[in-house]
Amino acid sequence: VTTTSDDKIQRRLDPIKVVESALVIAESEGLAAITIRRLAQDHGVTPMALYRHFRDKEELLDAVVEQLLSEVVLPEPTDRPWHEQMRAVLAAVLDVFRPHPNTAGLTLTRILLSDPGLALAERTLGLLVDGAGFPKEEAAEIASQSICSLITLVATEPGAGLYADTEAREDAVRRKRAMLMSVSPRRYPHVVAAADALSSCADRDGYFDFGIDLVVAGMRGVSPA
Amino acid sequence: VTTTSDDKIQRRLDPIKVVESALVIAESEGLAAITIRRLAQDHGVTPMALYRHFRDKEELLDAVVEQLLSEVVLPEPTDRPWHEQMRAVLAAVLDVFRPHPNTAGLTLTRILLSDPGLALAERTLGLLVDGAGFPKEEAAEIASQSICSLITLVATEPGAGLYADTEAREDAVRRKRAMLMSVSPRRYPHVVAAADALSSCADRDGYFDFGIDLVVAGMRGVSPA
DNA sequence: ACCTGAACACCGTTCAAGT
DNA sequence: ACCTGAACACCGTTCAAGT
Repeated sequence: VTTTSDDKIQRRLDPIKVVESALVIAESEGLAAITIRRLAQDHGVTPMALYRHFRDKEELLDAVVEQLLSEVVLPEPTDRPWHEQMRAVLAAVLDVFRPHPNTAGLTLTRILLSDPGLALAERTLGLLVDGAGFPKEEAAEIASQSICSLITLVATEPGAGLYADTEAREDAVRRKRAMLMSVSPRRYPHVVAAADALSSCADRDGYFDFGIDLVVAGMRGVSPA
Repeated sequence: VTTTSDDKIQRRLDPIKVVESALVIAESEGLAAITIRRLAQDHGVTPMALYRHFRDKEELLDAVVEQLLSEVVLPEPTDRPWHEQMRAVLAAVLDVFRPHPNTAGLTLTRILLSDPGLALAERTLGLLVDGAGFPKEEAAEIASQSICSLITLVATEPGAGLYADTEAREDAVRRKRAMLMSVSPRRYPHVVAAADALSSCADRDGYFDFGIDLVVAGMRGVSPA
């Protein structure tokens, strides 16, 4: 008995909706909350029903990453310098990943498994090889290391992660800062001095902009030009 | 009945040995194989015995990371340029992490939780602030992003990860390369061209050296000097 | 202080069966 | 083709009890 209404109980399971709710769950309750059984329940179905659409949990997580990467809107190629275009590509990636600090890490080992990931890799490699003149081996390493850098930037943003509410997050940040301030200033003077920056993030946009600066500066620094 | 021999069955549980075997298990069977119950069994003890030494699994993993970081031998400070010393520090980190691709990722969110991690952060910040002249906020971000970059370099090394034997690993690398070669060369020409570099690692030492080059080049590129 | 035993509330996954 | 039911072999963790 199929229904066209949006009842919670459906005869037909939509794998795309499963993936979408996995994304929502991960950001609101953490990566560990992505569970075959939980997803099945939310979609009014038996856990085993999911196995008709995903070979196993690994494949479901692959699909989550693909969904995320598919939201990246690559900027159109221009005739501006390669490093300016690279900056725009990396910014486009950050735009998508920033709202998903919990799921971002899944991407580290799954970029090349999906079409949108290949498109991102292709574009990055193109700028590095045709634009900057890197040999393809170096371009491959630079491309993956750079994307991974941005991902960890999102995943390790001070004050990111999972908290019940804003107050809980501010509390955790305060605790972390207090911990860093309470460390021996004789042994760790710079850590104490930088306790603020290490525990929170005064300017979030600035944090990510500087992250891109650092990555692009690295590319230019080792470029053959 | 305590025994001084190295029987598997001991009355007294050594938390350090538990952490050490967790490290061994993770590298031989994957991160998911680190299990309270498994560790308890290996040490001839009830699962609940571990809770006398670790508040929960999270704290055990913190200890695993601390154990790993404690093996880092920071090079003595010299009067050479800051970027050369930085290179030496990062190389020292890589020396320790390279044999532990499966556990490396645990470090991403745990560096500042342990003493050896603080020592590493202190040293890195010192070179960036006193050596390169960065303001402490920028130094903090550069330091964490750089360490994270190295960690993901280890964790995502092509051909790294978990395989039954050398043959299984070579098989996986071949499959991955075949997958990348079989992609549309019209849509993804650079990916196809770089399939080799993206799926395996011709020169592992060169791979890691270049990774350090890239990170240090980024630091120098954004440095105020 | 340190460990045990039993139990609770979960997991992913296989297999056979239903429609 | 797609979903269900029951079962298997696991998890982390709490609580009360032992020595």
